[in-house]
Amino acid sequence: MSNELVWDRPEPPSKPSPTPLSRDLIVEAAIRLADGGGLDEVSLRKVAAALNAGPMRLYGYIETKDELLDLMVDEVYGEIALPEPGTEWREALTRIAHGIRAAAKRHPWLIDLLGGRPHRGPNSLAHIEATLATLDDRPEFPTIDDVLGAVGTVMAFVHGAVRNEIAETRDEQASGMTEEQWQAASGPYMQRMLATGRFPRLARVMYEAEHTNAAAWFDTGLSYVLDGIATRHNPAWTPASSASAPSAPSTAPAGP
Amino acid sequence: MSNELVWDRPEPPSKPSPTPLSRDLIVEAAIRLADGGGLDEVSLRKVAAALNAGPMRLYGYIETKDELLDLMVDEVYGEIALPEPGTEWREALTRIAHGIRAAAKRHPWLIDLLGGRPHRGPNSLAHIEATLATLDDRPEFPTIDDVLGAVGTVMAFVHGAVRNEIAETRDEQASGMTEEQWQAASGPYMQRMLATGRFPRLARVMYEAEHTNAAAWFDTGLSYVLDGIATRHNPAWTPASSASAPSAPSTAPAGP
DNA sequence: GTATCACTCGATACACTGTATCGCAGCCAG
DNA sequence: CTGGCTGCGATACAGTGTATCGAGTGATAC
Repeated sequence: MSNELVWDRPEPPSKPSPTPLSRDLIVEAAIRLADGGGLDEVSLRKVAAALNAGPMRLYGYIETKDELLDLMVDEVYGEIALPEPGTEWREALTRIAHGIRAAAKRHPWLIDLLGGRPHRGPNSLAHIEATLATLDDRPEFPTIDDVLGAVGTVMAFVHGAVRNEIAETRDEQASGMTEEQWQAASGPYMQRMLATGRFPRLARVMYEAEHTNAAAWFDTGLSYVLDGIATRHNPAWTPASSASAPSAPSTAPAGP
Repeated sequence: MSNELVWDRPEPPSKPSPTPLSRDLIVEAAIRLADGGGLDEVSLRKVAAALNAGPMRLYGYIETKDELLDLMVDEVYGEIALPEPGTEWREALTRIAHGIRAAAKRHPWLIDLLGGRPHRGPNSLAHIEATLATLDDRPEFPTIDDVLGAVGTVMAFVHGAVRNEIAETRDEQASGMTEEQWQAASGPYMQRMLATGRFPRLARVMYEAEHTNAAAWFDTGLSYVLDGIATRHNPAWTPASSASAPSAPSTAPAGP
């Protein structure tokens, strides 16, 4: 059964036959390639070539290409700083979320790998553990299922939002330099569709929306999620007690 | 400049040379293949073979494999029922979220394509339009940016959550029939890691957590997100006024 | 110092991918 | 019936991940 993970198998000793080799070197080279030209640039042949080795030599350190990708993900998880234990939970989760977003901006291929399969590498486990720790042992989250539900929701949002953001970035620079608005881009098709009048809100989005910067958008969404969790688990909480928020309607009650 | 989309180009007339062909037939065949064996099963050769055609014939209807994938996504968007206009916004967004989740369960490959690139097909546009419509023109969401922020957050959560769920499903049936808990699965590695004591919360998750069914988990997360939006945009709202929720701590104030 | 062994490297091969090229066939206009 | 055109699809090409296995190298045993 191929249930065995990479981290189960010891790494073969680094014999400098023509050139030294190790999992770290392989993963490092693969990440460098992916950072430069996307995941397509990560082929066993290219990774091996970058290390002055034949393609088949990698199979001593890796059993499958997917394992290499798992190792890459775990490596990047290791780059993400984790909050000090004891940090207030909203603050802690916000930092983790920003850490993931920043990592995905440094390594745009990351997000394609993130949700795709469970990650069980040591750094991934440490990351999950630290994320769970932000809520565990707080009275507002008595059971591990409460913790899991809240953390899982935050992570689902973070993954979805970052994926969306990266995809848009890619699309922009693929369709030629941000094009001010993507109205003109994507050809006459969009113009024609909007002209049918069947998509009035979409038209408003494209002509009226402020296209505020992505970081602010991310923070707003994250606030929504954290607010929702806080509301459920600490009903005394009110939105006024938190910082960033979009404009509230005129019926807002302001202070307490 | 290759900005042209599939939907810009008219479809060539369906000449029944050896066998009739059309974009719909191609997309249908591709979806059937993907439903059966995952996205790996969708190769131009296999799709063409399923239609008794040579591989190159598809290029009359499609310019690139990515275009085929775009068409597949748009087709599935067309399957998703949209809420009646005028539905209360939480209800409407909940239905849309469930619609996406259900579609992704019917077509497990969908989620791999969803966040990856912007979707501009007619069904996709209609879907986005309807989603925006759930919040547009409500006094709680005065600007289109408010609408966009809220809708985007819900969608980010839905995509992330569904992707996670599908990934876990895949992993389970790949590692051999759900294995009761995945403790024993994934080899001795996990056992060893947990035995180090460095991951106490993870251990609790694996031994104590209820592993409640995925649908309930999804609803809980969705409630968090919707609650957060409601709290921000309608400060008079309290969690007691909504339905499903996880166990609140003992300090819960119950009714109004 | 020599002979043996075990091992590991990587050349070669295979089945497959998406796609460019282009000869041949069929159909339609004259 | 002939000429031109169109579009199908066989063939080809550059890649991919990976199995196989001969050769060469290092270490070990005497």
